[in-house]
Amino acid sequence: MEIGLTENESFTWRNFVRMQTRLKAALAQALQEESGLSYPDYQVLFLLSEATGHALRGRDLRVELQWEKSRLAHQLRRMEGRGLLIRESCAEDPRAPIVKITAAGLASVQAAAPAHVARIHDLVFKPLTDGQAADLDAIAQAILHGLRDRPSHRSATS
Amino acid sequence: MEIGLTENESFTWRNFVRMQTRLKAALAQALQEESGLSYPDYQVLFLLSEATGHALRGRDLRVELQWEKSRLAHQLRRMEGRGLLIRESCAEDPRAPIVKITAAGLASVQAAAPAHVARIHDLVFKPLTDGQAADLDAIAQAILHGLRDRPSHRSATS
DNA sequence: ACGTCAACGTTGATGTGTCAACGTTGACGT
DNA sequence: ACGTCAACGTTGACACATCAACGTTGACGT
Repeated sequence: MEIGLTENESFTWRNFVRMQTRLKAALAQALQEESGLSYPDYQVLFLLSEATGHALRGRDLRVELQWEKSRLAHQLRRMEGRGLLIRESCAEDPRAPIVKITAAGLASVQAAAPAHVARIHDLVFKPLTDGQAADLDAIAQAILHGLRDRPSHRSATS
Repeated sequence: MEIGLTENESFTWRNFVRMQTRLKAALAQALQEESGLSYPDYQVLFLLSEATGHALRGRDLRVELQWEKSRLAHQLRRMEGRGLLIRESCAEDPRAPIVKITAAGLASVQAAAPAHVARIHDLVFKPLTDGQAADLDAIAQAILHGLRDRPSHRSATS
């Protein structure tokens, strides 16, 4: 724990953090302006739109998104209020309401998706050479590997 | 705008997003547990601790952090309530109170800094080769360059 | 002096994210 | 039947972040 950062590392870290912050902000802003969806809205609606029957259990959404229970509950409550989806209690398992995308929600995500994907291309991959894209993949995997075994959120396992 | 992502790019994007999410969460959690500071707390206290006189104008903090006015105001209000800093109105410019770190705030950030920096080393640079660290720097700069001219937040220029 | 404008910062409303605490229900052992 | 337990999801409190609207004050031209 007594090792600090070299000057180069410190500089790289600064750039890295700033890049993440700006990129996230740029993507979220464009999404919001074009379609009125936040990034979390988009993630939820995208999964629902891909699902068979345009519906999923909360549990499946949590697994895909790696979100906490309460985080999903809050997000779904707000989205239901805006008419993007509905939660209908399911007869076979009363404690697991089915989350279903509405026509409005489906229209929103389908309208937003092409431009969103195009922006990822323009802002992330276009500025990089093919080699750098491969480097980025390797770097992301290496750091992820170093983070293995760390829970993404507080473990509730007593 | 009609260009999508290749299969490889899609995979890389997924890893990249997941890595950012997990890394940020890991750093924030450790900071919180060890010192009771959030990441925004740490950023503010670090800048104040480095400043001459252990004090800065709000404006200088905003430039360094690239934060919005209101974001900084809310953050400072909460931190002042916890005794980490004080805002004292300055005689020479009544509309620009001076933000000053307290002894408690200074102690907190000085206690937190070594472990925080060590974690950045362990989680980011240790899993990478020297070449990859250089790649990461180049990638971050390339993407940042592609984001130039985009305001980090809504421009208030009427 | 006076009006206008830009910059300082503040506030309230709302969305996002985390934690702790809770209620419901199905599975399982007794 | 009856506890216990784990998993489902919900709620309330609070921190974080953004936007719109607002007051204050200094600079500048008239």
